[in-house]
Amino acid sequence: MAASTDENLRPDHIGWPLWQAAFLWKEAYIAAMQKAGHTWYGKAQSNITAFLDPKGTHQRQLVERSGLTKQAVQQLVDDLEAAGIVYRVADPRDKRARIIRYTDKGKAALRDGARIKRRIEARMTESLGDADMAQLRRLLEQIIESGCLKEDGCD
Amino acid sequence: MAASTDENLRPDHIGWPLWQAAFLWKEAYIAAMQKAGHTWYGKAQSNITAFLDPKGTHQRQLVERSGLTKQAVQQLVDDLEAAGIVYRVADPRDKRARIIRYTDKGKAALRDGARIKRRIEARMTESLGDADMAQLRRLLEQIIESGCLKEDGCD
DNA sequence: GAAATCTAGTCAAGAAACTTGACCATAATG
DNA sequence: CATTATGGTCAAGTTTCTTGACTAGATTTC
Repeated sequence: MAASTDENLRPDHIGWPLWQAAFLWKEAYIAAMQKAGHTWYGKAQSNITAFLDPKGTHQRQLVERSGLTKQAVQQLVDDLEAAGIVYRVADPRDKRARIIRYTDKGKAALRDGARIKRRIEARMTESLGDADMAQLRRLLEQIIESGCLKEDGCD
Repeated sequence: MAASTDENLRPDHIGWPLWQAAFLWKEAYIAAMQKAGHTWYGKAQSNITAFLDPKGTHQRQLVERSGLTKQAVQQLVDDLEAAGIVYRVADPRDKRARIIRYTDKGKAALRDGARIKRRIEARMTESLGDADMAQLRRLLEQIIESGCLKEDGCD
């Protein structure tokens, strides 16, 4: 999905700007990551790395957090491992499990990612101002936490 | 991607709640559409139907608006046609082109979709209040139109 | 404490949602 | 009217994710 700037066709429900803004954010972030040399990073990867705990993560946790199947998660982690971003070590507490950890290359990407996110956020703040930015965050969090988008209150 | 309600791991940049809210919105909408009997409607379909003009649309326009390739658009429209949602008629003005129109079934889905979106938005408004809802919309639109997420202001 | 069950992860195959490339008919242009 | 651009199609391949079958180790139960 992309920016359809044209149109008198633009829908009037709030889902549209919401989606549009989120989409642009993600696009900007991925583009900046690529530009920063992290060419392995794409849409699919962002769905996994977002849930990687710097202290180490089980695949199981990634499954819970991402909502993907364990097989999908495994493949994505395999790819990250092949790209040299993470590695897996045996979990001493559970011989079935393995712990996923960032490599040095992965840690560097993580730092770059944080920097890029701050920069994008700074551009947003420049446009909206501090007060509106804080308000936006507050409103979004309220929507998420209120569960008003989760009720299956359908006919 | 799903809701990872857990976590002290939650990132502090605004991209996260933005994405989360947009994701939940879309998920709620698609789930409600399915529940309303429009079982053909899914994530991929939403990327096309969002850009279908009720007055008729060229595939070319869908390509522009969606950002997908013309081949991807064609396949999605093929699917919609097979599902009986749209049909294609020759464009009298341009013998190369065809115009995509909603079938009656498609129009019914469109009406249902509008109703569902209003209902979801109503739930949000119930949670946020009229004033905050209006402001949220204003803020999102400002972000989108300011282009602050489009500048490739990268190193 | 052995049997049944559950859990973490893996392997293989396939479906869904795209992409790139080659192509044709028509339209627009110089 | 020859060239080039446009709207659409056909075919094949890639990426991303899914379902199904399985193994080794943990947990529960009796």
